[in-house]
Order: sequence, then C-alpha cells, then structure tokens
Amino acid sequence: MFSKACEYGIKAAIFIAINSYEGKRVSPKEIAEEIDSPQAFTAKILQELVRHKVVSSVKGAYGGFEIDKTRIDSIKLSQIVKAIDGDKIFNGCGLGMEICNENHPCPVHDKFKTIRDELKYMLEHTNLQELALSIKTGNSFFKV
Amino acid sequence: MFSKACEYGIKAAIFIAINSYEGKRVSPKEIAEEIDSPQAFTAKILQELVRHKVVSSVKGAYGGFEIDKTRIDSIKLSQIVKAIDGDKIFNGCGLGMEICNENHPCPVHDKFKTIRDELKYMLEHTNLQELALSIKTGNSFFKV
DNA sequence: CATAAATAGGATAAAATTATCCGAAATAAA
DNA sequence: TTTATTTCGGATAATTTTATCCTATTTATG
Repeated sequence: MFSKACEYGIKAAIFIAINSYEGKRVSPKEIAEEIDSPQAFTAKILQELVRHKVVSSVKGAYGGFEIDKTRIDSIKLSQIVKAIDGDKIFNGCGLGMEICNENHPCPVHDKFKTIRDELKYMLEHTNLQELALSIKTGNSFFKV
Repeated sequence: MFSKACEYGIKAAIFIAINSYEGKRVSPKEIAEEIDSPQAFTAKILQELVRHKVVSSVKGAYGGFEIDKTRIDSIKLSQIVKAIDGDKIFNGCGLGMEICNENHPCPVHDKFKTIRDELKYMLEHTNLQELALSIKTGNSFFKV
C-alpha cells in the first residue's frame, strides 16, 4: 500500500506527537529505536516531513523533532502520505495507466475508484491526535 | 497499490481473456504491444501466471497464451494479485508491522482493516469475464 | 567565544524491483 | 524427420527504493 519510507514516516510522526504532548523533543535515534527502523534512513524521512511542515525541528543542543501541541489534531494522515509517497495513491489508476478517468476508464476504474475514495476519505479524516491517544489508552503499537 | 508486474499481469490476463473468447492464442509480443509493457518482462510475468494456473500456455508453432473459455468467469482478480504480489495486500499491516491483529493492533489497524476488507472483497468478486466484456462493450482500455 | 549537541544534506552502498538477452525445450506443420 | 515457431528459464543489466556514512551547519550553554 505505502512505501516503507511512508510507513516509517507515519510511525515517526505518531511517536513525535506523543512526546510533544509531554513537551519532549525526540531525536532520530530515539525515534528509530522506538519504531524499529534504520536510523539514518529515518532521519532522511524526518527531513522530508519537516520540509512539508508536518513536523518541526530544532537544531543544536537540546534540539530535536516536535509538533506544535495545538496543531497535532489538525495533521492528517493524508499529509504524511502525500509528503512521502506523493499523491499517486489518491489519484493514480489501479492499473497504472497514464490516462484513466470517467471518460476514459481502465477496466477496473469504477471498482478501484470506490476503494480509493474511501481510502482517501479515511486518510483525510484521521489525525495524529487520535492515533497518539489510541496508544496512550492502552492499544499496543511500538514494541511488542 | 500493486507492483508494476502485477499491473502488467492483470492487463495481460484481460487481453488474453478477450482473445480466448475469439478462439485466438496470443504471444508475449502481441500482449506487450497491446498493453504497452516491456515484452521480456511481460513474458516472465506470464510464466508466473501459468505456474499459478491463471492462464495456460501452448508451446511451439501456433502456440501462445490462452484461457479456457469456460473458466474465464471463474478467474478472480485476487488470484492474479496473489500470484504476482503475494497476499501482503490482503493480510499485511498498513504500517508494515510484523505483529498486527485484533489483540495487538497497530494505531491504524481498524481504519485500514475496513479498507482492506473492501479491497479484498472487490478483488475476490471481480472476474476476468466482466472485465473483458466491459471493454468489448465500448469502454476504452488498451491504446488511447 | 568556545564547546558540545543536534539536525541538514551530500555521497555512497545495498537490496529489491523492473527490464533485457540468449539458448534450451517443446510442438505443429511441411 | 526436419524446420520454423513459440514458451521456458537462467544470467545479467538498469533503475528505484532502502539504507549507511560522513561532514557541514546550527544552536544552547558554560
């Protein structure tokens, strides 16, 4: 569904959100350890999330990654996915055709459109706050 | 969503189905030209589809790929996807976690489960016949 | 101002996916 | 039985994705 980079990005964002609620900044090292991802690669992805203003970073001593507490509930999964994987998953054809739309549908166009629209809706309506809270309230996630 | 190999595989299977209805076998060359894919790579994918009994092949002169007419309506998209991409898309976790289930859900487990179940249902209920017919009846597909 | 700590970013490597090439094996027809 | 045709399958190459490493830049603190 998503690239590995995107999976790491989502996990990282959730972990940063959780820590931001507690006023803590986190480093790529902490993040990678927590979400079980390669550290340097994760750092790259974090740069991308910073560029797309999903998370913010503070350089230098006592720096790290964080998300403005008041914005956590406004950051949607769709933003993270778009930042890393682009919008192919939102708009692309299920069979990878260049031209595929209502007027010129591929054989699976309608069937995929339904699914994709739901995926899109879900991603656009799921925010970091609920994901972060779902973990606090006992759902497992990081570390089995 | 799917790998390129899988996209080619689906397109190829549809094209073979269309031709099988007309009693014609097709070669990787014809297929690749029609679905706009690399020929040798497409041939590999066809081998895989043969191994998984999605299509059948006849070697030698006047050979080619075909599908038993009476079986076209029983071949589901899910079989093709599984043959080429495996069942990760059907069972895998949205965040790529090794362990992710009801008892041990990742943060997006429930949200993804809904989508994945619908995708699964769609793939398991879409057969080659309807896809082939949708083209015959005027919907565009191959070649714009 | 010097130092230590942290992100940014370029260069490179490894792995996976996508793509190509070529000879072997099979088969229908002459 | 020979020949032409066609799939099969192994080897290899190119590209993309994933991953690592090292240095530069930034910044808080002493």
